[in-house]
Amino acid sequence: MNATPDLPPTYYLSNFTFLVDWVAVRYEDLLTQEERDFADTFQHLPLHSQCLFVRLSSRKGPFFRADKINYPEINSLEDAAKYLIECGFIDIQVLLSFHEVAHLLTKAELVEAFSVNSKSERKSNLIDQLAHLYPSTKEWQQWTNKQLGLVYCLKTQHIIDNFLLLFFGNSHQDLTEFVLQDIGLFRYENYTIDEQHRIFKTREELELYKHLIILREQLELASTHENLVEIARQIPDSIQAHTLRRRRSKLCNQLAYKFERQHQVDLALSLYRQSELPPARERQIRLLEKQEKYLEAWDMLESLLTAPVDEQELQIAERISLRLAKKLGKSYSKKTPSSVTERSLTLVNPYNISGTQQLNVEEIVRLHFHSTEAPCIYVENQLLTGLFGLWLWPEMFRSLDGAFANPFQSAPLDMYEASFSLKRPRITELFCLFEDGYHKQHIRDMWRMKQGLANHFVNWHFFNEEILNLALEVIPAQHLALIFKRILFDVRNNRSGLPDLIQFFPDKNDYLMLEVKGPGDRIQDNQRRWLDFFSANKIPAEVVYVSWQ
DNA sequence: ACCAGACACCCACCC
DNA sequence: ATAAAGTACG
DNA sequence: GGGTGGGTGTCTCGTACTTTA
Ligand SMILES: [Mn+2]
Ligand SMILES: [Mn+2]
Repeated sequence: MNATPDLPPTYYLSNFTFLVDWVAVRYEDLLTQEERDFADTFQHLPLHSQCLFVRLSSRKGPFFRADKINYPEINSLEDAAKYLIECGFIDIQVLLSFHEVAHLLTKAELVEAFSVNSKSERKSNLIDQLAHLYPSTKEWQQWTNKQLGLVYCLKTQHIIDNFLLLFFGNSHQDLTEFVLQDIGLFRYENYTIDEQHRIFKTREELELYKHLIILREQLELASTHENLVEIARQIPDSIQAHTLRRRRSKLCNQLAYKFERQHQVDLALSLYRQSELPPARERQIRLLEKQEKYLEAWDMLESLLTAPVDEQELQIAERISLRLAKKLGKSYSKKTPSSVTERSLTLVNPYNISGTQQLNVEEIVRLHFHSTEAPCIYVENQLLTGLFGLWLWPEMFRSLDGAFANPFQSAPLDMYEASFSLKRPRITELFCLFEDGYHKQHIRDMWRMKQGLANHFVNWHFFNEEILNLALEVIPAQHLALIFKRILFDVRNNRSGLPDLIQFFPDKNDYLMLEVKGPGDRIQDNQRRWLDFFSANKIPAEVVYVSWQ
C-alpha cells in the first residue's frame, strides 16, 4: 500500500545543500562572516565528510560517540571525520562535565565506570548523586580511561540553526520537511515564492527572534523564582516588526502567568501591561479583582469592553462584568440568554457493554442517531473548516507579496492577519458563487484538483467523496456563506469550536449539527459563540447532554 | 502556526 | 523477560 | 444543581531499534 519511493542514499545531503544555497543567495548580506565561511568551507569538503556532517547535524548532539555512528553510505568514519576536524566543524579534544558524560553513557556503562553500588536506582538519581563527587570537567578519554572510543563534538549548531531559521522563517520546521515530502506524506501547493520578500529584513530581526526562542526555552525549564526574574530581565524592549512584536507579547503573557502562580502579582501585572495580546487584559482584571481593587478592575473592564481585540475577550469581559457590577453595586445589563436548543439523552452505561473497546461519548451518541437514511458523522472542526479551505483555495494560495517564503507552507504567511481579506479583494467573487449554487462545483473541483495538497484547513484523511457530496447537497449555500464569513472575520479564533456531530437528512434536504456534552463536560467559549451564531442565523445546531443510565 | 492550540476531563470554589 | 520511553530515519 | 476558575492529559508521519524501568 505504501509505495515509498526509494530515495538516493545521500538524499539528506541534497536537501541540506539546497537549503544552504537558498539561504546563501537570498540572505548573503545578513550572514555573519562565520556563516559565510561555513557555507564556503562546507562546499569544498569531500562528499563523505559532508554526509557525516549533515547526519550528525540532524541528530541529538552536540556530543556523539564514534561507536554509535554507523552509516552504510559513509565508508570510513575516521576519514570523513578527519576533514571535519581539520576545518573545526568537529572537535575531539573537548572538556565534558560529568552530566554530559553521564548522558552519553548507558546506565550499565555508568554503573561500571563509576562502580556504583545502588544499581536499582533510576539513572537520573544516580547522576545527581555522582555529580557532587565529580565537579570538574575532563576529556572524554580521561573520563572513560580510553575504554569506549572517541567522542565527537559538533561545534556548528548555532550556524545550522540560523540557516534553518532563515530558510523556514520559523523555529518549528526543519530538514525533515524535505523527507516527508519526498516520501509523499506531505505535498505542497505550487505557489510562487516571492523572491524579493524576506521574512527577516535585518540581522537584528533574526537575532531578536533567536533571543525570544531562547527565552521561551528557558521559560519551559524555569522552576525557581530567580529563573523567572532573570528571564523577565532579558525580555527585549518593544519591537517594531509586528510578528516579532506578537511573539514578544506572547512571551510576556506566559511569563506573567508563571509569576501569577507564584503569587508575584506585581511582577505579573507589569508584564501583562507590556503585552498587546489576550489574555493580558483579562488577567490584569482578574488580578485586580483578587486584590479587591474593584474600581481599578472596573476601569480596565470598561476599556476592554469598548475596544475588545476579539470576541473571546469580549465574552469573558461580559462574564466578569456581571459579578463585578454586583460587588460595586452598579447595574450591568445581562445579555439575552441565547436560544440554542438543548436536549437530554439517557443512554446505557458504556461500561456495561461487554467485549469491545471503550468508545467515547461522541461516538456513542453518533451511533445512537446514525442510520443509513440519516447518516451521522463525527466531524468536529474538520467538515466546515475543510469546506472553507477548499472554497477559499484560489485566494488562499494566490501569490501575493510576501505570502510565501519557503516551499513547505500550507497557508500564506498572513493567513491570520486582520488584513488577509483586504489584501485579497477577489474573495468577494468567491462569495458570489453562492448566489447561483456554483459553489458546489467549485468546491468539488478544488477537492478533485488539489487532492492531497497541504492546506491548513483541509484534512484529506477525513474528506471522502461521500461526505463532501452529502454536505454540499444538504447544507444551503446561504448557510455556508454565513459560516465562511464568520471564519474569515477572525480566522484564528473561529476555525475551532464547531459541533462534534453532523447528521444529514438527504430525503428532507436537511441537516443538524450536534454538540455532545457528557456528564461533567461543558460548553467552551468558542463553542458557545458558534452556537449563538447558528441560532441567530437559523442554522440548525443543538446541544445534547448525555447522562448514563 | 512557533511546547501548541483544540478537545474532554479533573478538581475546587462561589452562590 | 516484559512494556514503555527515547531516538533515528525514510 | 448551575456557574465559574483552575488545572491535568492527549496529540500532531509511521516504523525500527535501543535504552530504561
Ligand atoms: Mn468535541
Ligand atoms: Mn462535545
